[in-house]
Amino acid sequence: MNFKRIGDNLWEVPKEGNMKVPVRIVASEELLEMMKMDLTIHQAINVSMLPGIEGASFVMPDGHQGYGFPIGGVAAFNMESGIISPGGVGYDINCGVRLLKTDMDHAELLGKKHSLLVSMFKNVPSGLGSKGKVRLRQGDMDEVLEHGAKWAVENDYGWKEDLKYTEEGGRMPSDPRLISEQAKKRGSSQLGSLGSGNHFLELQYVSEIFDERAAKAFGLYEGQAVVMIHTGSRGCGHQVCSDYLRTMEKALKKYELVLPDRELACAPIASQEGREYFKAMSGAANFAWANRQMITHWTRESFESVYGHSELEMLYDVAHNIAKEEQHKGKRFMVHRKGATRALWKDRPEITPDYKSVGQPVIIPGSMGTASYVLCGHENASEFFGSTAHGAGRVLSRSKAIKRFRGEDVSDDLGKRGIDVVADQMRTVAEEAPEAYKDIDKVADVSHEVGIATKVARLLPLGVVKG
DNA sequence: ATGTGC
Repeated sequence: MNFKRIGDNLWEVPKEGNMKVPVRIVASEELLEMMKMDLTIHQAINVSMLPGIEGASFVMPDGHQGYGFPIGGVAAFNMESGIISPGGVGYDINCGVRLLKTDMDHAELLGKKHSLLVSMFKNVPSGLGSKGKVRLRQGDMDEVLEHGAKWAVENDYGWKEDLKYTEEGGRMPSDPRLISEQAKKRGSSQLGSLGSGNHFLELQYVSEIFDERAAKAFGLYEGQAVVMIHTGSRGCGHQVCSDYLRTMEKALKKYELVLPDRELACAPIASQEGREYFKAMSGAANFAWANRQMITHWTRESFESVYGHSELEMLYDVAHNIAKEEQHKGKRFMVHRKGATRALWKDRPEITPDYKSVGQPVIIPGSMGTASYVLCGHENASEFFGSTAHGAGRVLSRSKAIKRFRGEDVSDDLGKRGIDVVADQMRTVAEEAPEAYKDIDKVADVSHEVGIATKVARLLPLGVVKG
């Protein structure tokens, strides 16, 4: 493959053959080598052949192979000639993270840390197939799909201010009638649950500040205890993705779309199928925002019951798997981010006035037992449609990780390092062993050095609740 | 990621 180095941490596969744009990869030499080990680059090249793609088919530093599109992929499509694709968003629609700030120093929290984790584990249903503890009434699910985090707040799960610190205010326009009964059924019993895989609820503390000015604007300081929530739209988003992949596969002929890979199934943005998927996807995204909002509420209740007070304010809530209509350089695009984080710079209208003078908080979770980062969107990201990485990214598949590690050993090792693990299944702990992931510090460094989102704070784990 | 499959 023809790789051209175009910057310190920037590579290009030039446009040739059926490619409509080049592939651009944000990575160090080492991270690029990891991407060459699977189909990441091959998939990014396939994406560059899709109708209406503009700029480039991008791969972020944590890129790895996914369904059709690479994870860590960003692709922006012209609103007139472009397509929208469920594979460009992923199965876990609006998988994302939010960070809650405590008013406690981490030393203050340590004494009752284990009780707190156990309380959070009890308060937030977790694990594969886990069911929420809320019984939705007839019609409630449609309200969730339509109003997202706003529904949750109106039903006393959290504070009105939380919405201000959530992308899109925790709600995108949707139409519940475009979401199948099956997706609604799977979702309604799971609302307010963590799920499995890499999803977690983690107690962390700010171990290092890199940018005092941004940290101050974000309300972060060294030693501060924080809570990170990582989950998505559960079976609801999964079902929406499956449903519309099938719809779009059927529609390929109708729109005379010839694709390099069936997994890229898509439809023109302006077509009925395209518009319906976008609205259904938005409904599943709303479900995920409501989900994280409810988990926020129960986390606050856990703090309340263990420490007698809870002042958990939100830093921000970011989506990692989503398509959004956005303006870039005076034009509107359907920006697909799959395993990528929006990273908007200061003065962009999407950002809450509280952060407008510095830029959007970008929250990047590490793997279990490793650091996480808060970064700040920078104007350099305009070359990447306002995007950066979303996490460490796997190096070992789940199946390989299970063969190589025992959950009990992983948990013991973390325990020795002062990180408590409370998990539904030890199998998941093995799947999520830190060694199965890339080095988050290196991913954050590349984002920082390229200047697309710059480092504000490094967070270290104290304890984790796993599915 | 996922009622861990067509």
